[in-house]
Amino acid sequence: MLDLKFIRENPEVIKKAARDKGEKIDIDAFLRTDKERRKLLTEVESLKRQKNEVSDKIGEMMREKKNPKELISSMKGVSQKIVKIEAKVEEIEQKFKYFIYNIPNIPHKSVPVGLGPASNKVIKEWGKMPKFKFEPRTHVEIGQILDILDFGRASKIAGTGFALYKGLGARIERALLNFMLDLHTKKYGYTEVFPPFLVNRKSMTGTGQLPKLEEDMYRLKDDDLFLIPTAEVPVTNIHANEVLEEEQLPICYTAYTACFRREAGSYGKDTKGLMRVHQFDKVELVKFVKPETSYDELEKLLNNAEEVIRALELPYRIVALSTGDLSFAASKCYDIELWAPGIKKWLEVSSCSNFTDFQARRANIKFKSKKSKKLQYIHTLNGSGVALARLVIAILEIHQNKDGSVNIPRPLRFYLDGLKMIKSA
RNA sequence: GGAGGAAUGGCUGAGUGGUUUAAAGCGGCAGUCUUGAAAACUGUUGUGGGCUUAUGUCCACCGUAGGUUCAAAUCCUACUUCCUCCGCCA
Repeated sequence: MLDLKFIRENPEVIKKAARDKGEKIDIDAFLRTDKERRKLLTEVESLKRQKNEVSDKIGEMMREKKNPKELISSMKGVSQKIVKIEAKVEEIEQKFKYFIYNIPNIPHKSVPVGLGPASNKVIKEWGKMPKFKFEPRTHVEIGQILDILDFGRASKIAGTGFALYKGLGARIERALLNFMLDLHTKKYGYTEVFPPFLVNRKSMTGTGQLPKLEEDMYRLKDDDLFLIPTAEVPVTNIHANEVLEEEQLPICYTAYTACFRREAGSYGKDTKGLMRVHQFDKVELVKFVKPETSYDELEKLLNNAEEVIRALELPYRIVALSTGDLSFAASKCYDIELWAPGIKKWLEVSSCSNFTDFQARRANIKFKSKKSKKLQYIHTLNGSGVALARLVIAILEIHQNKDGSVNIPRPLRFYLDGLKMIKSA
């Protein structure tokens, strides 16, 4: 959600932002709705004022033992009028809300303008691309050889798009989670949280997944709860409807959660293996910061996520997303992509975004500024640090050997009783 | 799942249909006094929105959403959360 006054005063900026993001939203229609809404509000409020004044008078007369009969009957009409106009207000308010919740955040000026992925910019590459003296296997093949991934049985249990990790496969998953959480908490000072995996509609709206993306979410209809698509949702909403102290900021959380995505509309895409699954594990980083620091904090956040990958010795690149690829709520976003030599693809394992005050306004998260002594919306950021399923793909495919065995990256050995390599039994 | 109780401003807490314009206290902020501080005293006090160049002014907000009424913090209904107990349960 954007500042209402800002939209009124800068409609051209909003129009350009929406156009650059490829969002279809009729700003002129919104402005007309806004005008109409204000007109009705003025009308209904002056009637309410009248109502309040006359009600006081009636009270006064009753205290003086006078009969306020005439005033009472005259008020009936006014009250009916108020009800009528309020119905109109309610109607226009719905329209107004639809607009205000569907106007996207404005891209930062440093974001490359363009609609397609072609406009994205690779801004950094790290690590050597591996050269194999054999045809590298895919993680699906490796998983089968080592008996650590079982997709067939997973689909028996739950359907396609699910994975069953087995033996060292399951242990590596657990080792990675611990490694990442330890890194972020011990080295970078994030506070670990473990949130609910189910959230209500309000939380989903607060971070911007709703109302736009409802069909992408798993929903429990009896309770109107949603399985979280990312820890961003519960963790950002930790401070919903709160006023934070300036000294508390920045607040930095890291959380492991499973993530659930229906991936509706992407059937037939990346259906094999761990590339696109309905349930995956992720360690998330979330920050609540002072507005003037948010772009610096984004760089730090990105670096924290990169550190995970560097430690695991995986070649990666960083992509600055163009306006068209930016998510609805983001003003700026970097993706971290890993090279998977088996399936020969770049894998997005992290998106680090600055949402400026867009989510804070929806979720109502403020802080009291010491300087101005006023309440101000904080800025929120989040990034994966990092997403597991695809990270496992990269580890298996990059660190594989000719015989199908896989070398365990150093930082994980501590969590695996010193194990250096996974071999087939 | 069942029975009962509760929800009021930053906090404590009064208010059970019309002098409430939400009392009072604490806290916060500003000032007086003081070498400085404390104490004391004085003043001030929330959020969102509309109108207004401004100063201001009006509307809404007493857990949430509806309802009754000329009028609701107050009465009614549903829901949410918390507390006490019962049942079930890893």
